[in-house]
Amino acid sequence: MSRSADKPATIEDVAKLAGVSIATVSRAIRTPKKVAESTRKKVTAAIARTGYTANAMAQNLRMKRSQMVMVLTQSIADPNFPGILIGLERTANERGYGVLIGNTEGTISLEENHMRFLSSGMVDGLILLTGHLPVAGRPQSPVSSFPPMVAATCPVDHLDIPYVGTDDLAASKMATEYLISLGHRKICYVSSGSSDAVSDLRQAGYGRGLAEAAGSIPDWVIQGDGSSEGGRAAVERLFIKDTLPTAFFCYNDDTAIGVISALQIRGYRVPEDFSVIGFDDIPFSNNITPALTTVRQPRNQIGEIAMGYLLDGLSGGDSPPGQSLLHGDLVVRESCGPASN
Amino acid sequence: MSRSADKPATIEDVAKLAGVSIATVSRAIRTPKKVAESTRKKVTAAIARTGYTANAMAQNLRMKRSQMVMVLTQSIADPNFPGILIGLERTANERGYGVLIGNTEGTISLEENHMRFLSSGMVDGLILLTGHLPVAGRPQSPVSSFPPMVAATCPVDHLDIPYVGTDDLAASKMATEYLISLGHRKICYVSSGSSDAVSDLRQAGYGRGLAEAAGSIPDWVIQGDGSSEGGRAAVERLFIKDTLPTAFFCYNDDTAIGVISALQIRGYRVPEDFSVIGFDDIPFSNNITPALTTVRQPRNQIGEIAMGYLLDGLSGGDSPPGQSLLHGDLVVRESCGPASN
DNA sequence: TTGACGTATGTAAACCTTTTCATCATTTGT
DNA sequence: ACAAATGATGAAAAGGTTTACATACGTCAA
Repeated sequence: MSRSADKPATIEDVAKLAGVSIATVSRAIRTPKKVAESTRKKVTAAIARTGYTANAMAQNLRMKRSQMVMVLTQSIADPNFPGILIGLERTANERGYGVLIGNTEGTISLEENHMRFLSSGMVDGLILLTGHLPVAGRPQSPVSSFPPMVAATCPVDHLDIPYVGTDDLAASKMATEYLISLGHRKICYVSSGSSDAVSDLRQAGYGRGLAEAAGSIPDWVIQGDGSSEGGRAAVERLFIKDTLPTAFFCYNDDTAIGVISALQIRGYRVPEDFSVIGFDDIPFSNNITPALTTVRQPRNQIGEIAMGYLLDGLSGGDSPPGQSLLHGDLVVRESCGPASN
Repeated sequence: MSRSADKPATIEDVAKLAGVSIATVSRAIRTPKKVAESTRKKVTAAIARTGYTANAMAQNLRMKRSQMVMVLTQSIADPNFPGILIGLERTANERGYGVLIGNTEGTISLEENHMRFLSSGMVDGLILLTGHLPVAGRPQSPVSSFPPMVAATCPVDHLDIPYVGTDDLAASKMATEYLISLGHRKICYVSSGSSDAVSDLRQAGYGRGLAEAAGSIPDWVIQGDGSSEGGRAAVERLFIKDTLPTAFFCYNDDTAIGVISALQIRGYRVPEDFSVIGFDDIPFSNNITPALTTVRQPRNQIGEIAMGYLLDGLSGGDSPPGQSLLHGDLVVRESCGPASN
C-alpha cells in the first residue's frame, strides 16, 4: 500500500490526506480519546495509506529525550557480559528503549569518546558496568552533566546511585561452606589479584565462611589475576611449597578452569585429588571436564532489574531504589568431592 | 567552568555571549576556516565558558541522519558475537557513530519490534548478523524502507548487499587437508544439522578437501545441531555402528567440545585415539583439555570491515564493495594427532 | 433565551540546529 | 577611480513533532 514516494511521509501528508490539522493527527496517535471517533478513523486510514511513521528525531527534539540508553562496559569479551546484555536489551525493548553499546577497554580515551553521547543529550540514561563514572578523576567532571545512572555487576564507589548485582558476600560464604561440608579443612582461595568491590566481597565471604565454621579453619589466599592463565600460574607457584590444600575456591570460573587445567597437567584428578569451585557459572563451565561446580550469577536477571530501575527512574521520577543484591545459586556439578587427604 | 545553570547551554547562549549570530557560532564549529580568526576566538571562549555541546537531536533532525547504526543478531549469547561486536563498535566509534543492539532471538515479534528503529529514521544503517532481512517473508516488507545494510558472518540470500565473513569453504577445505596430512582417511564431519549458507559452505569445503586428496576418500557426515550437546549425541549414535572414523571435523567449536567430551566419557583419549578439529576458535577452545585445534574466524576484523563498508556507504556514496571473504587461520593445538588405527 | 460548560479541532510556538541567501565591507584588476 | 570579485557576517527558513492556547460548536441548566 505505502505509496512509497521518494521521501517518507510526514505528519503533514497524513493531515492533508485526512483533511485535518497536524495537531489532530498527533492527538489521534498519542491521545486517541481526545479525538472524535469519526476523525480518528479518517486519520487511521490516512496513516495506513501513507505508511506514515513518526520521525523519531523530531519527536526526540521536541520532547527532550532520546528513548536511548547507553551501556558502558570495560570489556565486551567478559564472559559475563552477554548474559547481562541480554537482560538489559530485553527490558529496554519491552519498554520502547534502544540500547547503545559503549566499550571502554578500560581506557580513558574511549570513555571520553563515549561522553559525547552523554553531553549531547543522545542518551537518556546510563548503565554502568565499569564500576566507576566515565572519566572519573578528570579535573572537571561535572556530575550534573550525567544522565540518570544505574550500576550493575560492580558498584560505583562514592556515588549514590542504584546498584544491582549478585550478593557476592553471601554467595562466597555459601560456596565456602559447601566445601567445608564436604570435609575440606584446607581450602585455598585464589584471588583476583586486584582490589575492587567485587573482589573484596568474594574474598570476605570466603573468610566469613571459614570463620563461622566449627573449629578454627585458617584462611589461605593465593593470587591469581582473574584469568585462567592466572589460575594456572597460581597453582604452579603453590606446588613449590610443601603443604597443599585439598580444595580451591576461585574468584571466578576463568580462574577455576586454569586451576583445574594446572592440576590435571600435573597428573592429579579433579575432584578425586582436589576439589575446585568457581564463581559466575559462565557458559562453558558445564562443558569442561570435570564439569565445574560453581556459583551462578543471575546475569539475565541482573540486566533486567538494572534496566528496570533505570527506566523507572526516567519515567516515574519517584526516588530510585537503593540497591538489589540477588541470590547466587550454588550449581553442583562434578569438580568437588569429599576431602581425601 | 561550565556555569551549569539548570538547562544545558544552547547555541544561542554561546552566540549571545560571544556577541555574534548563531549562524556564526555554527560555522565556527563546523567550518572554522569560514570565520575570521578574531571571531573564532571569541566563539571558542564563549563555548568554553558555557560548556556548550551541540544538541544531537536538533542536529540529527536538521541533517536527516542519526549517527547511529543498528546491529541485528539472532543471539547475543552466540560465542562468536562478542568478538564481532568489538570490531563493529571499535570502528563505529572511531568514525563518530553509535552502535545500537538488536537481539532477535530468531523470533518475528522481536524483529518487528526493532523495525521501529528503522522506519522512524532512528538509525542510519544496519548490520545484519541474522542471515535475513528483518521480518522477511512478511506480506509487505517494502525493501525501500530499509536503510543501507551490510551482512556479516552469514550472507543474506536473494539480496544484493555487501557481505563480509570468513571464507568458510577454503577454511574447511584447509582443515580437512590438515587431517589428511596427519594420515587420517576415515574423517567424519559433524554437521550443524541445518542448511544455511554457512553450514553448506563448511560442509562443501570438507567435501572438496576429501575429493581433491590423493586416493579416493569417501565422505562421511553425521548430524549435530551446532551445540556441544548435539556433538555429544552425534558421537553416541555413531558408536552403535561397527566402524568408526579416526578423526572428526566439526561444524563449530561447540560441537567439537561435545564430541571430545563424549569420546572422553567413553574412555578414549584425544588426540591419541581420535583427532578432533573444530571451527571458530571461540575463546574457550584454548581452555579445554586437550586444547582444541580449530580454524580461527577473524571476528574483530569481520566486525571492523563490515562496519567500514557500511559507513563508507553512508558517507561516500560510491558503489559499495561486493563481498569480502577473510582468511581463517588454522590454529594447531592439541586435539589432533597422527592417525593411529 | 442565555450563560456556562464540555468537546473537538485548529493555530502557532517551541524544541535547536544547519544552511541558503542577502548584505555589507574590503580588496583586486584594469 | 570604478567594476568586480572576495570574504565575513546576519537574517531567516527548514527540518517534523508536540502542546498550550484559542476558537467554534453543541448541550444542558436555569
